[in-house]
Amino acid sequence: MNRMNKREVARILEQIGILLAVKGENPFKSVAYNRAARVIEALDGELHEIIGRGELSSIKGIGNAIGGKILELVSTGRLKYYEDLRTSVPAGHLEMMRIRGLGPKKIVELHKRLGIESVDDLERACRSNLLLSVPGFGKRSQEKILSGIGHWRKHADRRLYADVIRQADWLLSLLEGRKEVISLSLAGSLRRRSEVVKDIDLLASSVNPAALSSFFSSLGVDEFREQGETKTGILLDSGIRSDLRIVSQEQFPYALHHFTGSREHNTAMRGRAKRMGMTMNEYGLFSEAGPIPCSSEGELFSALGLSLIPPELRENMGEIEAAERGEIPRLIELKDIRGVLHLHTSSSDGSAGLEALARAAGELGFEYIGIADHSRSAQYAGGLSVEEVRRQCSEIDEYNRSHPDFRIFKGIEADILPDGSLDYDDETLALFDYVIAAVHSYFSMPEPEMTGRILRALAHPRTTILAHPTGRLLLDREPYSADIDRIIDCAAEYGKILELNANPQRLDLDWRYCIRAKKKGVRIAISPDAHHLEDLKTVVFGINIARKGWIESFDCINSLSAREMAHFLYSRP
DNA sequence: GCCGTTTTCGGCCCGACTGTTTTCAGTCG
Repeated sequence: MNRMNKREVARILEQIGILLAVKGENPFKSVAYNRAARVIEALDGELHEIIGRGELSSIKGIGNAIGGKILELVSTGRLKYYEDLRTSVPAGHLEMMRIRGLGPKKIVELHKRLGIESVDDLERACRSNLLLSVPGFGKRSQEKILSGIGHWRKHADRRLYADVIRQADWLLSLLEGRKEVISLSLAGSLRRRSEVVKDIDLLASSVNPAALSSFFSSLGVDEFREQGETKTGILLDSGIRSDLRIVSQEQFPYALHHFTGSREHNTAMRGRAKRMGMTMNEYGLFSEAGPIPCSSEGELFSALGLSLIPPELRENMGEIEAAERGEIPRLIELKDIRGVLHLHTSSSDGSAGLEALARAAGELGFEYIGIADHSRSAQYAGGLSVEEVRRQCSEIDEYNRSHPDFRIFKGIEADILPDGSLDYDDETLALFDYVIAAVHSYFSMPEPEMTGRILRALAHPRTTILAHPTGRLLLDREPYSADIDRIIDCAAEYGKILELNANPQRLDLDWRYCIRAKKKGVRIAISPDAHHLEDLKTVVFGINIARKGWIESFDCINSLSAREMAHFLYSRP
């Protein structure tokens, strides 16, 4: 049976949420569907098993109505309510929602008055000055919508963390030098280290907000400039938006927490404050007796009976409950990393040789590296023949003999063939200290086959690590359809390692799955998947995601010393 | 549509900014 999985169910619930918003329904109803989508996606275990145990309606955020729809989806693969909803809303209205400044109300009004059903309709109407005849719209809003369409066409509204953080650091460096700045911080999803972000949120306290705001405003291009008393928004040349909030020094800790988010985390925190007889907003925490002074985020959490929650964890994924119990993990840090295992050399598709990689890794403070070039069936990437494998192994042995202070481990990134076998025979695989198994072909296999394929490779006695477990490319390619929970379970059963590929476009294993892997006792390997010397530094992006995934140093094999790593690898079958 | 330490009905975070208005609605985060 083609059983619908959590991700598919979540996506439909999310779509329903957007459709309801476009229809102008009760906004809380729309929010309820979005929330339910999040809850389902983050669920531990198989959806059909949870249903089987009759536990669906006991999940917080799933009531009778949504629960019934999930049942219909899982048992029939379809949902009449959703299909009806889709036909009742012009397809173009969903697209129009992504244009800045346009929301459900305006879209409905434009549809009613001018029959606008798509972005193209809207653009034509603006160019013919038709919007001026609609109440509530004027010349200025027509211009803004046109710019918004242009911007939407030119830039995706989401970007990779790695691309945006550079620009954020540049902005911060410019602001830091201003004498009117007292405190300054990154906020928003960048501060939470999200893998994909929309804009750059900055927060400052200042002795002269007006001067600071003007300076910041001058850094953007002319259109899209917004300048109020506490908030200034600009559009950078690169098409990235940045908002600077300016508050007083006393307000800074509250504002920092507020603008760091996430929205879900903030909502839960406000709910908690309310239950404790307090209210909170970006300017303070208040009891009936008056404002509660806090000079740092730590004191703010403390006033709510919580230990400090690192920004990375603020996703309302159990961090508030953990902080209440004093059980916030000591998250992994870059300095915990003693070595990395997934590097390519010029023998396959990398650009550097053994010596250069080892030297660069040593300069970053690593004690060891592991070479894992592509295997023979990866011909597009210069995969190594058995002969080349033997030659490389000798080279590495030779290197290790002459460099007692640094260690290179012998590995391979072995392709998982469509039937789940690895593409060297056991004798060849036995030459390596470890094997990273990877899917690089036949991405579009149906889920049962793909899951079986990966499980078989994972169960292979020679497999040590599963590379980039979902195969996603952020903003580009969807994960291949495979049952990640079964893969995590299988890794737990056989004591296998899941890779957290640190390439900024992969960041795979996703942090949400890191949380689940950790719960099952599965360890992860943060790997730069380096093809060039500079790629070694991408480890920091992997650390970010590991931290978001609640990973501590002992959950990550890269915290092993060279000696411990040798022991770990050699004690395997 | 969901939920319950004031609750089974009536809230659901709440403040800033913009544009079109003459006191506010819509959007955003």
